[in-house]
Amino acid sequence: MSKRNSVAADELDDVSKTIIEQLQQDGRRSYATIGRAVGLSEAAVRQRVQKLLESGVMQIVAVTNPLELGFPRQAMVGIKVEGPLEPVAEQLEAYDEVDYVVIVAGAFDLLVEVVCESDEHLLDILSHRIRTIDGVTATETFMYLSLRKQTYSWGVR
Amino acid sequence: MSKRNSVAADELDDVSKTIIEQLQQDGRRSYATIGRAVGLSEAAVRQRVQKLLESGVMQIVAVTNPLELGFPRQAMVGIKVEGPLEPVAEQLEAYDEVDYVVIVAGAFDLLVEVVCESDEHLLDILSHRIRTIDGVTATETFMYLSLRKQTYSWGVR
DNA sequence: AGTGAAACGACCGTAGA
DNA sequence: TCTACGGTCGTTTCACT
Repeated sequence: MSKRNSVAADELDDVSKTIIEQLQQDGRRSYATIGRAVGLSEAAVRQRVQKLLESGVMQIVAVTNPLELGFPRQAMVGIKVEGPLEPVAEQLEAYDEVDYVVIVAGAFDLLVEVVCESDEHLLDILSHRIRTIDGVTATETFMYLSLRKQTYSWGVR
Repeated sequence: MSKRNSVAADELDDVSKTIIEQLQQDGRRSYATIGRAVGLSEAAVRQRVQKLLESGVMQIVAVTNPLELGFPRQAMVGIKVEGPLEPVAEQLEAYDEVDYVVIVAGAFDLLVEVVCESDEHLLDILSHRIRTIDGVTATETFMYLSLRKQTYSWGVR
């Protein structure tokens, strides 16, 4: 392999970018259909897609909608920590209700997104699962009122 | 149609949940393969998947990795607003570099995630595109240091 | 990296329990 | 909502460039 780490955006030619765009619209679009759109054979498209998947540039997955699945309460929780951050992050990652964990620089040390069934469920997670973690000194909760935009299409369009 | 709004989680039977799980692992897994796993015909799986897609419970898409695409700077920006929130949200949604916009209750009114190429790029967005929007009174930026967990699999497992 | 061709498997529409 | 089935189309492998 030529590169271990990140692929500069300009290493992707227009053909690969178009392929990604097509799959962002419909992850099951056939290689043959995409091939017609980009002027390449089906096999060529398939090889490019496989590379994009193997290199981690892209993944093709089902994304579910929590609102439609009976998990209507979402919140972002900012967390302040004393001591090392990674052990706290690890414990947060383990919770199913926590779908997003990021270590940040700023007034918080960690941001986590929580998805749950009800206010009681959220309170339980916050109070008994987050605030009891060793090193957590403070939390601040931002209840979601309206999710306005959520894009999975970084950097292409 | 029997229901207009959200589908309770328990309205999805175990078969549909398993189908979703399979597609969360690989969005291109064939209906026939999934059918073998759940003990259903290919056509039955296809019909269920179509329903899940049409009803908005699930989508199958390519998800790209910003780090691998030359967009290594990410930040969450908390925004305080005076006056109505929706017009501000709308303007934020229009920016390509903003991939996530949510109206929240708490110390901020809006949370937006920004994906960009460099610190200069981030500064430009923050200073000239976010802080110039009418009604924005304050922002607070949380630079991403390490994205630790990001799940698209809400509510099933 | 790409093409083309042949065998195979998946997908789609339709009919019917 | 599911199965069954036939026609069509997509995918896979391989030899070649």
